[in-house]
Amino acid sequence: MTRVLVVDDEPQIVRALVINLKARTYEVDAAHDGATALRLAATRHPDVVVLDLGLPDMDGVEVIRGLRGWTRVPILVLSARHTSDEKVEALDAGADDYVTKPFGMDELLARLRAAVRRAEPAGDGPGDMIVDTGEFTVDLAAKKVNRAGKDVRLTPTEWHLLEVLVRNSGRLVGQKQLLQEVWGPSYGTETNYLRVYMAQLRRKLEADPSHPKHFVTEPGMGYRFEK
Amino acid sequence: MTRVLVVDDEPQIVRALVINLKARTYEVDAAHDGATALRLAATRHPDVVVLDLGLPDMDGVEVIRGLRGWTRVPILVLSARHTSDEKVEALDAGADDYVTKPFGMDELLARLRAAVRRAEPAGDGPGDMIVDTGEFTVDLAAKKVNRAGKDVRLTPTEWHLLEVLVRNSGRLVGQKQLLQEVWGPSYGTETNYLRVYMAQLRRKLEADPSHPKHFVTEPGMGYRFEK
DNA sequence: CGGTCGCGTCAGGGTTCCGTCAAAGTGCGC
DNA sequence: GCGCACTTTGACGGAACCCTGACGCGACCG
Repeated sequence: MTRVLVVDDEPQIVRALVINLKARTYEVDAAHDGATALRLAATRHPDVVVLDLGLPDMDGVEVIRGLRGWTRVPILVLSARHTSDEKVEALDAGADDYVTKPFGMDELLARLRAAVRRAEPAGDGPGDMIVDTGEFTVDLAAKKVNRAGKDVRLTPTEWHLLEVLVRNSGRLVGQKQLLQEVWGPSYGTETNYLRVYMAQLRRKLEADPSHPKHFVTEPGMGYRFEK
Repeated sequence: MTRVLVVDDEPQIVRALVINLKARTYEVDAAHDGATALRLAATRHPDVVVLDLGLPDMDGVEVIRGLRGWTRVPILVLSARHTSDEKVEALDAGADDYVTKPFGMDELLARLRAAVRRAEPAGDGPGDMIVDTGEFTVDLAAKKVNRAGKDVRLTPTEWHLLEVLVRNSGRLVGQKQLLQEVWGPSYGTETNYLRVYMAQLRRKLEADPSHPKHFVTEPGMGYRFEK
């Protein structure tokens, strides 16, 4: 299900959005200020953010920057300001779309659908989403891992970590980036998490967990998934 | 360079767009009807399409569908119609953004940048930033070095040093600059670090480490990386 | 010819980083 | 409110890495 994070300090707007979104079977989180928004974005990992620029605690553009520092989640900006400069600034800071208040709910929902659709993975055939190492297969679309004909059971964190690595298959992923993508932007230094969960992934997927062939450690830099 | 396809039947709008886009070093193709637009999109593979919905030969939404049948290129719709239904229809047909005429050029360009930025890192397959010397290859994006078909393992400092040299490929890099970029601004004189790590790079990458062909020493000045 | 300077090489020691395990803390469903 | 699965912490041994000093060599110069 698609998860939406709504950020606005006007309760009636939040209410209207939440009602309309839930009616269309979106999962909705709501925040009324920038700090809460950033925290929720980190913990809940929404598929799209609807962000009002006029927040009580910080400039909306700062929220955009705070998000763009670690995620590419689509950001749809709401604002009462119509000036061109405001729009340009928000868009160049990393926003994906800009809607001025008052807005039509139909239009907003259509723009939301467009933003979500765009962010969906490119490969529409089922074949593209499956990575095969010979020892095990990872189905990114179905969120399933198969080894020796049997499905491997992964915890949410394990899966999230595996997903980031597989999506960057062959590339080195820095430990800071891994931590921030899996645990959130404030977890840039807890490298012990990585050690623990990497060990679990290897125990579940590698033929010889103490001599990993697919989850390679690059000391001091990060980890790399190799087919 | 980014290539833009502009589709509009009003010559003055096309002219204004073409002038503004070219001034910002975009490459621009223009079409004045839907059929031409589809043909140009197929032959020229634009990075983004700016599409007016009011075309003489066919409905703009049909153009969107025609494009979406085979490409995910960002489509930015221009239209004189303000009704919500029109916007929803275009967006749900596959458009990425919808701007109503008259529009501000700054805003349009910002939305264009946003659309292009979003689509850019889509091609994350085998990286493009690969430098090949014949003896070994350096993949800057994946942080990977390959020699004789096997991956070479580099320590963080080794990699960092290599990266600075490769990014200045063919140019002389002063030892002070190297030291400061790799070890930090306060390390301007510890040239022995350079000697040690340069030796390690050569041992790992050069065919004959004592007679380096790619990591050239310029006595008294610095080092140079040569393809 | 002796001295100096810059560079390449090598190996040891201190330090950081990683894998592993176990236990405590947390949240969720029954 | 209890049990279970998952996550978070802490500690420890071992491996990898970075720094350091010493030595040899060749170039250059007095």
